[in-house]
Amino acid sequence: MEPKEKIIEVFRNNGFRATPQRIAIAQAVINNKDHPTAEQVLEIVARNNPSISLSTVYNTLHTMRDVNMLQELAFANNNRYDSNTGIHVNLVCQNCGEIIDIESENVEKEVEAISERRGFSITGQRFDLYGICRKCSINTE
Amino acid sequence: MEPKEKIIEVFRNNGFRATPQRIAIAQAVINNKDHPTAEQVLEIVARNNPSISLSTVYNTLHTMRDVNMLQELAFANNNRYDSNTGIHVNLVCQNCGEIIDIESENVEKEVEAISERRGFSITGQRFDLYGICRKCSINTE
DNA sequence: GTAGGTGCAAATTATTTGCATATGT
DNA sequence: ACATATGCAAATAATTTGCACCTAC
Repeated sequence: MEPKEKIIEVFRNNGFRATPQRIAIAQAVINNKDHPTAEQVLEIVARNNPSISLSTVYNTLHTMRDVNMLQELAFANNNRYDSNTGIHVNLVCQNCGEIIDIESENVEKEVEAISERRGFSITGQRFDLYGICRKCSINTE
Repeated sequence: MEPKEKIIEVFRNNGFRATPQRIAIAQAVINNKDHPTAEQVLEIVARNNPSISLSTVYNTLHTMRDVNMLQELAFANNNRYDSNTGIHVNLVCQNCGEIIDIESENVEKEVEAISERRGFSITGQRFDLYGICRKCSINTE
């Protein structure tokens, strides 16, 4: 669980008001490792805050993206939001839909090397592997 | 330039007719390293084939994706199509919009290692680095 | 008190779909 | 010949926008 106080601080430090809606949305995304869609974030938040609107969810997710509190991952049908903003690999299972985050030092090193070699200054990244996860390939056997 | 005959062969080998529209669309994407959108593919193709429709462009791009002739890259506003289906890194410049493909043996090796370690059988991948390319950072100085 | 935020409804836009016509094999 | 593909127009759905009201600071 991400402390509420920390979230409030980040919004304020970036010049944004810490409204109850923003706090609830931020907590929902940060404490959810499932890379939810905007609609799913609304569902989660609506449990305790039924009057919240999808507009506000989008507004807040975009604000959070802009201040690097999360990463927006465009997929064919919708966007998903990932509070892991560091360099990592997403294993996207095409059977069960699950997305697992993997840390990889080797990828980090190589990203750095590419950046230097190409004079490319990095502001963000996205590494996806698509396929079938172990669980699903066992269940399919 | 990709030989027309090769393209015809790939369509036929996969059980699809080699129509003039498909051939034109395939040539347009394969000979264009700019990761074009469907609309841009239509523009290119329409020069010599003005009656072609956007539906056919989408149909063909999806067919090509399904037989692994290209990769569909979802972005926030639209999809882009990349005829490089191997493991590679896209350098996406957020200033000029250019996308440059980078080959990296280290990334390939690490992908293989992750796959084995996690029992994840890979069907596709997408590695993006977002930032400012060398050209743009020089021009901005 | 007031700039900034929220929530509703309407607008936008990329992509998909249905179907009559045309064509590759 | 006939299954398959094309091209048009209409439908879909995620996201964005405009705006009157509200609220964090």
